[in-house]
Amino acid sequence: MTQVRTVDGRIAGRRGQATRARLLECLGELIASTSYRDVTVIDVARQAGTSPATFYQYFPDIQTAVVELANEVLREAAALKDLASEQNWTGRSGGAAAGALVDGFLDFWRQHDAILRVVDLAAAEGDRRFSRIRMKLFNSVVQALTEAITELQRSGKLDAEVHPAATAGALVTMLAASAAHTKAFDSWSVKEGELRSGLTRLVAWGVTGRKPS
Amino acid sequence: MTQVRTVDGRIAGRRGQATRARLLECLGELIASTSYRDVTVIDVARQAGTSPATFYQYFPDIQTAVVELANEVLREAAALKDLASEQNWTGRSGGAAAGALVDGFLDFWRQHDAILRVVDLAAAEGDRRFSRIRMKLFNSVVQALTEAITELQRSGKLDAEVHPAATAGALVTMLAASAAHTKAFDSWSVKEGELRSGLTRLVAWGVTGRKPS
DNA sequence: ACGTACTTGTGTCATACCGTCAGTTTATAT
DNA sequence: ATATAAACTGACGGTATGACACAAGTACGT
Repeated sequence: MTQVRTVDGRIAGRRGQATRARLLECLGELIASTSYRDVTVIDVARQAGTSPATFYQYFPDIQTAVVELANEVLREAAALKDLASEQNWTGRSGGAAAGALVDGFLDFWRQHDAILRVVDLAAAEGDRRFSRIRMKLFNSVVQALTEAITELQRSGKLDAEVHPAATAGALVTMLAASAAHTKAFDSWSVKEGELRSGLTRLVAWGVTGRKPS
Repeated sequence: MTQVRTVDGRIAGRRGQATRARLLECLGELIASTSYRDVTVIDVARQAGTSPATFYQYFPDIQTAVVELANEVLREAAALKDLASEQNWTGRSGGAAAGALVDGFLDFWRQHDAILRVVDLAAAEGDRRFSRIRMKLFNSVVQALTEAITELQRSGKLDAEVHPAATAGALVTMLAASAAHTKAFDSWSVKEGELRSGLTRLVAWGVTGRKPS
């Protein structure tokens, strides 16, 4: 962890770090409760009980502060990796592994939906910083799934023509987008549990190429 | 089609409709070329060679104008329906149907990515108008796939425990999100063609429960 | 305890955008 | 040609933005 600095290069002390953290926290709350488009520096400062100038002491603009928030989320996402790597995807335990991955993803997304939404948008708009974060966010899981698929191919249990990374990426993308739009599933009268088991089935088959038991 | 009206309730004539259309067109260009957050009424007006006041004559705010744009996209999306309904999903033609659906989806998304991005965000943030549009956008395809799955179940070719709408919704969500984030696949070194065939395989199996030929 | 050096927070200002109005220009009907 | 309605514009008050100088607070050595 590099040292926390103010915009003009000074090293922030204990109090400064507390203010900075409070600003980030309030920014997170605002993003969650209002439209991303409407979040302004003044709002954040007010919410944190301070002034705009104080905000600009720690962040050059809102975007940068959001990047910071996203990086925090990224750090927490490390836990997702364990759900995908070192798992046994064949047989009965394969279904369990897929189920755990799906649950983990949905829960993680629900927990951080506001920030992840913004990351998604900014990444799609081409902002490099956010693309990087989104990529890293998925990377561990995608890589774990890719390896699992490659391994199954090596042992002859799966067609060689399946492209491991494409399949893994598509599955992870599906999980993320489904988590972000659970409301849409509501409108199709799909209940939470049905969505989870549907996703689980698709993930299990996508990885193994075989009907899950 | 109801008559085009100004904000203060008057019916717009030929010239007015042209200006309105030009404003919408410029809004579309701006959303495509700059960050959604930064698109302002003044920018749109300037781009269209008119004044902000003129914009407010036809739209109460930017959101409403974006809704209008999204509705245009929705109208064009009718073509997607044909790619999913009345298809034969079994056997060799099933793979072709899935491939056509994937291609259609990716192309459609690429063509309208900027607006669809905004629709996605606003829908995720809970804006009813955009949720509705997004839902309708997917609805025809989701329903077609749901029916296909249900039909396969009725004829005993697919496990009864598969939830048709959940599966169809997840697949369509996967297609949309994959299309919106093709750059992410770049970073995983997945080429366009590999993505298409990977998605095709997942869609074909998701619908039929059988390995595509 | 006190003064000094440094960090943190505030008040203020120029600028830019928003949304509205009164009023001018352009089209249409008689 | 004239009346009437539609379309557009310039300008304005109000407000958020972002930058800066300076005041208030804090830690630390003596």
